[in-house]
Amino acid sequence: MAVRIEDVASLAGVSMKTVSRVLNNEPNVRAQTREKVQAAVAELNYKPHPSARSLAGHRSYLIALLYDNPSPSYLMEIQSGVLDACETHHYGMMLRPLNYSPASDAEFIHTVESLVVHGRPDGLILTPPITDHPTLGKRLAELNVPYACISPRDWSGCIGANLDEVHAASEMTAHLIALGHRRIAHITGHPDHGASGWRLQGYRDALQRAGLRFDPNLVVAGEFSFDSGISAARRLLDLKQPPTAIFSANDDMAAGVINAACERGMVVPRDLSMCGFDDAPMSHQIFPALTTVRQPAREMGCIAATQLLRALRN
Amino acid sequence: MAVRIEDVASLAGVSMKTVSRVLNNEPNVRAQTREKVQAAVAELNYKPHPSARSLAGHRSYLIALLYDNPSPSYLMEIQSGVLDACETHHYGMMLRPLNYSPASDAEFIHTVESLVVHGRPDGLILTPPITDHPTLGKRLAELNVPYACISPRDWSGCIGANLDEVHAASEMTAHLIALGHRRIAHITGHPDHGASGWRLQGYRDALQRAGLRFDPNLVVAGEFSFDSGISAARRLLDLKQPPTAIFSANDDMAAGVINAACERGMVVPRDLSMCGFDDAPMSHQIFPALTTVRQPAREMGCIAATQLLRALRN
DNA sequence: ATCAGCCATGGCAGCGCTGCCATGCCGAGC
DNA sequence: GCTCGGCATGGCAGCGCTGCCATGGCTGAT
Repeated sequence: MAVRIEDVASLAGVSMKTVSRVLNNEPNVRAQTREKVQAAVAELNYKPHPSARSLAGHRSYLIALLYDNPSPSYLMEIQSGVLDACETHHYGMMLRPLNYSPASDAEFIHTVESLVVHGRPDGLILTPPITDHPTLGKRLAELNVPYACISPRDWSGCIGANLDEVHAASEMTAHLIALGHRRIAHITGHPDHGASGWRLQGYRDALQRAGLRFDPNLVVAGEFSFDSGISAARRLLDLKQPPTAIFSANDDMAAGVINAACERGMVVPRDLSMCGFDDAPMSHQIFPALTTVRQPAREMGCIAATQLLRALRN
Repeated sequence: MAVRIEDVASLAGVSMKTVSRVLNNEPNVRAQTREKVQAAVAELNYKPHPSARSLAGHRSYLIALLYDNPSPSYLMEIQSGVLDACETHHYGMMLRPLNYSPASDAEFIHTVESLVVHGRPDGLILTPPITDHPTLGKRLAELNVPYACISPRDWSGCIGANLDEVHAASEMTAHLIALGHRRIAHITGHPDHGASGWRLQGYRDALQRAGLRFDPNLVVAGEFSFDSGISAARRLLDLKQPPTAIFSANDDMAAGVINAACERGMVVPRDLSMCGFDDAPMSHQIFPALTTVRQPAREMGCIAATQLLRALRN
């Protein structure tokens, strides 16, 4: 049942060490020998024992995905992408839900350090909003743990993946302008997320490009949650001159707005045009379906993991 | 940086082996010695090296979560629960997305076998609909791999967690009856899921208990997807005598029904009462919010994992 | 007093692999 | 012809732990 490297070696007529070299893509193996070994590996359906590899090789062949994000659909997408990349590189993925609040910052950092020391991942993948933690990146660099970021606020000097959110948000706003709207409101995201700033910036860019005046009264603060969308909507709809369209920084809040509007008997999109950001599954399930910006989360997870794994090979 | 069992042993003044015994909760250690060791472990903040433990101990300290379920919110909940249980038992969790279709059954079984042989998890957790696979359980028993099931169709002779779905569905239907409805329709779930049968059964039970006639025309087949909810709704609303309430076997389909109803200008719940099953986050975000049955997925994940881990200790 | 039997503990091989170093071969340069 | 360097390969220790067996002390029955 359990095939070991020794079995492969004797079948291929080489030493264990040569098999190991082939498996790890090391140089200095004759092409012919390499093929012989690969044939033996295939014949025996051999895969190296992860623990033995890890123990002898001084690495875990594991990367950890750190998250603190309330959106299950976003996380599952990221996860699938990371898992895909891991599969092709024969790595494993460990999951690490985290709770960050500025109040317990020291504890947060300690949790991550303990993960690094005890779980021994070879690298980390940070997802928003953890990417935007003020000091985590520095600490990880000190600990000498490679990491990749997905959509960090500041991606200078850090590998990973990100979407041009400013551009995407500006396109979405331009879409509303093209529909003829002139009073377009924006509900911002949680202030700790880098994405909130970008999406606001995209909104402002589009207004400016269209020659529309930026009206601070039409921008209200949300927190990315459904409930914060509801309160933001109430404030906007109570204005003396309410907006005819609202661009919400994510879909959850957009759903909140639609709820609030429906409660007042308004009909979307006749009385109010609405759009969101994220392409959450829910955005297609509410009525009317939301116009939204697709975040290619799965692809981003895959790209970030691939970059991290490449960096690990250094 | 790296604390080893040897360091703990010398600090506690005992042998490595005794430390190992304490860490693994083995018997035959004096209480006093145990405490000394535990103090040393705490002082050095020692955690055993997973790979070394696994290599020497002939097990991976890993359980695998197998899934093939389109609902990210359900999966994330299960995952969190399993992760919680793993944490307290110092186990790791590996994730295994799968694709099952009856057409590629042999391939499916082969994928699982390969996971078991190469990933070497100590046990598996099966989630619906994989739990309801006709032969997987038998094969796993042959391979001697312990597994736990979450909401399996048939839980005789299998550990895990499940909800009394028949009862829950009957309560939900009874709720609609209590509101005065007499023509209550049901949209069933995907036929391959055990849950579909139970929820239908609960619906029938409640009708019978209330002395209402079961009308086959009011039961239409869905597949748990949003789109299947839309088509089912169209069929029901086109009936000569359409229902005044619909109990959908899950929330996604219920959202589809609400969409279809809104498109026809119907107002929910004035013109149609609607309820679902799952307590998906989306169910609170659509308008009007759905009445739905909460599935304690996280708790079930935790219970199933705990049971599996207990069985692993045998 | 003697000894079986149990308990607490220690010693050590070895899990399956890789890192490091040794070896042997071949061709180029003198 | 001899040396030297580089390539292909092998040998072996050892990663950090646990399984197995040995050991020695203590208890209670004889």
